[in-house]
Amino acid sequence: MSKPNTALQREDHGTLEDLVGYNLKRAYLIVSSDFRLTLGEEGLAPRVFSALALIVQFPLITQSDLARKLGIERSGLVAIVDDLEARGYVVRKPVPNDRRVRALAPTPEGEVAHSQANETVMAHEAQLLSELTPQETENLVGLLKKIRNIKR
Amino acid sequence: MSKPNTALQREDHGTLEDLVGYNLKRAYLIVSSDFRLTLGEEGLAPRVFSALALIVQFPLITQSDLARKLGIERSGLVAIVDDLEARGYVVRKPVPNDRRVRALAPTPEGEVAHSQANETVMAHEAQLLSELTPQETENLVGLLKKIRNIKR
DNA sequence: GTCAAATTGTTTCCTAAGAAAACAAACAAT
DNA sequence: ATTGTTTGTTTTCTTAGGAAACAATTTGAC
Repeated sequence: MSKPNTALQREDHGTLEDLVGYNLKRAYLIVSSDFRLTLGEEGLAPRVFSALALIVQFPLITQSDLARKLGIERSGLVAIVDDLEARGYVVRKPVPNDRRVRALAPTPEGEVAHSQANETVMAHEAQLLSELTPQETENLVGLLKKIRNIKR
Repeated sequence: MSKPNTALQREDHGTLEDLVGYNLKRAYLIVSSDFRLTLGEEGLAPRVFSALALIVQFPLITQSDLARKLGIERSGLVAIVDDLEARGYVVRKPVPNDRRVRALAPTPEGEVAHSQANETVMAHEAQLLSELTPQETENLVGLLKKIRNIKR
């Protein structure tokens, strides 16, 4: 059981400290700020990184499909794809049968940039979370995915 | 154990899907949007609720101390306390020995509002997370606290 | 085949949340 | 008494996302 914190230990039932939402937010802020430090000022923003990762994983994905997969609005995706296109990491390709749709494909530079960023991010996250055992991290991700899969 | 998702199962090592940061963000968005629905349009915003909870728990806490405890900047706390004061839930009291400091105290209405909001929030969160067993929820909170306690 | 309805990418505007920098008032220390 | 620090505050900036509207296009009903 390691060494728990010595301070706010008593009076911990029904308080802020055991609200999942509160702890999620605090933990998210820590991890995301570390992410930004990792990729630096000019580096990919978290959501841009996520989009690139999915475009590499699912080449020729549609903007609508990507927005759905990211859980954001189509309108919000525009700026993200603009960013990636400006960096030369992604191109919007016309689709033969449907002239409304733009298929997103990574450029070679995009693939390289992604795999480099991915390495960096994974390594830094592992190091940030080195207080957690691999089992704990895996467990955590599993629980978070369970929350993500809640149907509301 | 249990029924995992059937879709994106293969190719899941080193991808976006097992990044803690990504899952944290997605899960946080779900829980915090549920929070807002729970307390409604006119209800306390998440951060305002958190502040009120701590003021009730630590009456006469200083604004600086509260900001520290919340993990935000002093400047950001001003609007939160303004909000609580406008609702009549909190008062800024002068402190005898130090005229810079404002001690935050809940009003009787503030105490009532807090305990009502707290009940509501706890109940809705429990219901939202009903897919998780109590052990899983407890486990999750423990892991999130571990992240919160990382010294960087 | 035509016309209404839906879809796609996009623009514009709005909100929430927090950070950073500066400032006056007050305090502490030497 | 001057210097430096702390407290609350204001102002400005950044990040992230949602909602509504729109033109271009496609689909579906009939």
